[in-house]
Amino acid sequence: MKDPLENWLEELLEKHEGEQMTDKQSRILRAAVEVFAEKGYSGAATSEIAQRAGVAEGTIFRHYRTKKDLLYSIVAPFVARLIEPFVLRGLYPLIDKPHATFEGFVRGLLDNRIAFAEKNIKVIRILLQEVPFHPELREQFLSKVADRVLQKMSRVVNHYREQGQIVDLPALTTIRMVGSTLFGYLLVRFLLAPKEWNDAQEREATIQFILHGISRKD
Amino acid sequence: MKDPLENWLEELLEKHEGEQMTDKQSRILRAAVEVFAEKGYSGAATSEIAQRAGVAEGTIFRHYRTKKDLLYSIVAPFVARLIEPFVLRGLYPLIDKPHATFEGFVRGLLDNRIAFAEKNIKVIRILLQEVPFHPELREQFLSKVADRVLQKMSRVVNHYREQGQIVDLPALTTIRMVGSTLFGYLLVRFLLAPKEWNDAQEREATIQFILHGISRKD
DNA sequence: ATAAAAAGTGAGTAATCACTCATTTATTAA
DNA sequence: TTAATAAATGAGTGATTACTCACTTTTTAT
Repeated sequence: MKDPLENWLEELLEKHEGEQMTDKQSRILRAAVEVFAEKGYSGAATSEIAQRAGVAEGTIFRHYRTKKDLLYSIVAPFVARLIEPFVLRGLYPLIDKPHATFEGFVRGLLDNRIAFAEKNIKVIRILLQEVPFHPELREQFLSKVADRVLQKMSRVVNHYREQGQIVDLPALTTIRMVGSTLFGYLLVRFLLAPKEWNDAQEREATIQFILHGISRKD
Repeated sequence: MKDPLENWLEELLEKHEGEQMTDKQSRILRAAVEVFAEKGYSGAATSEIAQRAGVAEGTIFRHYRTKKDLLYSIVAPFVARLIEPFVLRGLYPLIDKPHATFEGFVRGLLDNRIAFAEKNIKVIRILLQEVPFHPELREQFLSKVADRVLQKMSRVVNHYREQGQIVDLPALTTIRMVGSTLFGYLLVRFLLAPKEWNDAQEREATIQFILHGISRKD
């Protein structure tokens, strides 16, 4: 793997099943990530995954009972474990020891999410592509992410609201709008990837937009 | 079709090829929209589309040379024609005769996009699902939507900026952030569809967020 | 060194896929 | 009514699919 940022895969490979994993098994996982990301679950053939991994097709089914098992072995840990400890682990410092200012919190959040997106683009892509077609994934995603993250976030947002730093709105509404803005930033930067992109400037504008909106106050 | 809002399909059915369309042909299109939306392109079997349409499988291929042709006959007109005249047609009143205030413009834009999303959820869903796997679609989408819409929008945004109503930022940055917020609103409302949703309140909060951000000015 | 267990193989299988085509049914024109 | 044209059919086709299994190779334990 040339991309040094994709350490999530390494973590997955090491921790998988608690036991160690053979060379071929890890190549299957890497190839599966590639093909699923390129063609989607339905469009991905196990024969192609085997070919790219340089193993016999039967080897895949020695380790994963079905093709769906293979998908889940990639995505489920990402949802259940990477989102839970890894994602939230990154957020805990922000949540448990909140910055004095809401602005500081948002800046930290932005840095944090950028780093996370950089490391995990491929799985995020697979997840976004497959979630519409797999209700189980959607359910797990929503119960893990939505419930846990939203709950934590609500506490943080309420904290700043009680301090009078941010406007008086339901926490979920606030989270939706800050989230939309961050999500839009990440989407444009990583998936649309426009040619002209002054990142420092875009980041600062995003922060200022969240804080003060777009209308001129004079 | 029970849903009276889905008039885009009627328009597609009537205008298709300029010629009139047989009963079976329109039932094929309706069924195809259903199945593509549910299972995605790769996961949708032509046999199932035929079954749901109540026609023989051969009939599908009498009208559409390939399965991909069938997908395009649904999606391409939406991109090329519905986005162009229908989407932009809806925007033209906003663009050509801009409101006196930026706030009025944003309010109009929000109403406009909500109405559009309500009428076209299914195709939007198909488009969002398939765009990652079909470079031609992506290209067409970007060249039609991105280029045309962004160009028009930039003019509007620059207009308000020159009037001093909004902050001094590149038009594309402004559009990204307003767009993110609107997109987030639509996504949460139509795709996540939370149980508790006071729409009037959420709309107003969204407008205020775009205008003034989230920090308290006292 | 040897036996047992685990990992890996690839030809084979039934099911399903998109698509074809000879034939039948419905529509139109005279 | 009849001939010509178009629409619709569904059994059939080869290709591809996910998956199996009898077998070989490699690793581990003694």
